[in-house]
Amino acid sequence: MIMKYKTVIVDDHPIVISGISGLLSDLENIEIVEKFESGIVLLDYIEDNKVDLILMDIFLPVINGVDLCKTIKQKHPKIVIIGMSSQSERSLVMQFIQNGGNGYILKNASFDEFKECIYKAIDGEIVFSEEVKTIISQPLSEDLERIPGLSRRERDIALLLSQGKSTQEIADDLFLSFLTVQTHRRNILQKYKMKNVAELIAFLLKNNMLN
Amino acid sequence: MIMKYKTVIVDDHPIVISGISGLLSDLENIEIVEKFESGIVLLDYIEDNKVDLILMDIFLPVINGVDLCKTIKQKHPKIVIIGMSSQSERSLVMQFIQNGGNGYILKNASFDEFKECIYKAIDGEIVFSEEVKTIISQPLSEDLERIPGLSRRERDIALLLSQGKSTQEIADDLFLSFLTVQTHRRNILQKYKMKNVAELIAFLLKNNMLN
DNA sequence: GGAACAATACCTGATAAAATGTATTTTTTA
DNA sequence: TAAAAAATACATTTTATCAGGTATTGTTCC
Repeated sequence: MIMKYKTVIVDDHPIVISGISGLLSDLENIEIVEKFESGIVLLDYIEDNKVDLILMDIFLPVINGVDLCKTIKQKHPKIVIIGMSSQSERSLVMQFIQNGGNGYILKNASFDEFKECIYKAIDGEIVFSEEVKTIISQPLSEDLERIPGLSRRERDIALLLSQGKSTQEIADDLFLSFLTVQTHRRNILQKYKMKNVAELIAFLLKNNMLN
Repeated sequence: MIMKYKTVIVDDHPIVISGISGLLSDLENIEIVEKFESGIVLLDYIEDNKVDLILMDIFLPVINGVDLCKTIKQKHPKIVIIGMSSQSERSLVMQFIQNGGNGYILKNASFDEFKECIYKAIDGEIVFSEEVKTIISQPLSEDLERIPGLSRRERDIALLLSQGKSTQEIADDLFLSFLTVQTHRRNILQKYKMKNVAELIAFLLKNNMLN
């Protein structure tokens, strides 16, 4: 008896579900056991049934693919999850992988790509379809845009701000005057045209400018 | 004439440089053209010399591997960069890839792993050594720790806070009373025991709880 | 149908941050 | 070595946040 990988497809477009199941039907060791149009139903299903592989759309109603992946991986880390979408955005792919995804395929990928990605993913690889690889490995200049960096002192202060410290606490930590810290704060906010510290921290973290 | 990939190794441990160059010396189409112990020197070098592949330690003095990779990729997106370290941490690997890295290898990887990763990376793949793959694809429960989530309204408000909006602006945006927004703010801060909004935003972003 | 949670709203005092203007010293770099 | 950038510091006014307590009305889930 051949062991088949029990596979589930989740996509809110029936036409896509049918397309993918057609593509996968001639893969020998893949057995499509279910097809869902919503993540919530999937969550119920995997509680009661063995699943080895999930192919899921990233843009789903109610619960999005990233959160869905995260939720599943918490309880079932062994399930291999491959994300799919029509268009791809760098940060989205990374977020998906960061939340436990085992790979990411663009829906315009060829049958061969699908096949190869799925086999490799089952084998423990982290897989990406061709176009996704290009997107990831050749980041557009906008992704790595040159933003004028923080000076060393500004960085120190921004880091402490992100830890919830007040101006006075930062001054004490760094053995500076309250007024000096106040000036640095202002300079940082002005440099990036941020309205307040909350927006600043969000900006810095999203651009990997802290740590 | 065989085209060889001009390769540079960057590591602040001479012993590691020698080890890796030993490993790579019998790869046919890899030519080690330089070895550096610091990222700054590397940056100068690539301005004047053709480089195809860089193997770099992540923990470098002065400038760390992630920033170094980012800086290089901005100007030279075609250069393939593989990160290396002795121990691996999930978030660090992801950060490296997010900043343009083409792969990540743990230094305890076998020669075969090194070889395979390097060839695949040159071929356009995003590569990870075995142990890294395991770390990424089977996230520890702590990585996906279940933090009590934000309610829908709290999420709306947190998102607007991360955009630098004030309580009054949020109230206007969501057609709520100023006082209601104030209550939500307080509830969110209390839920995660955060001192202020700056710390909260940092926390939420680091745990992928916004977006 | 009742408990638990979520969303809404109000009040107030203390504290902190933001906006604005200025200025000196030190360090880096062209 | 001169110019530029960074770090330091002071003073004040206005505005916003934080922390405390309280309460009503929907929702959602056993």
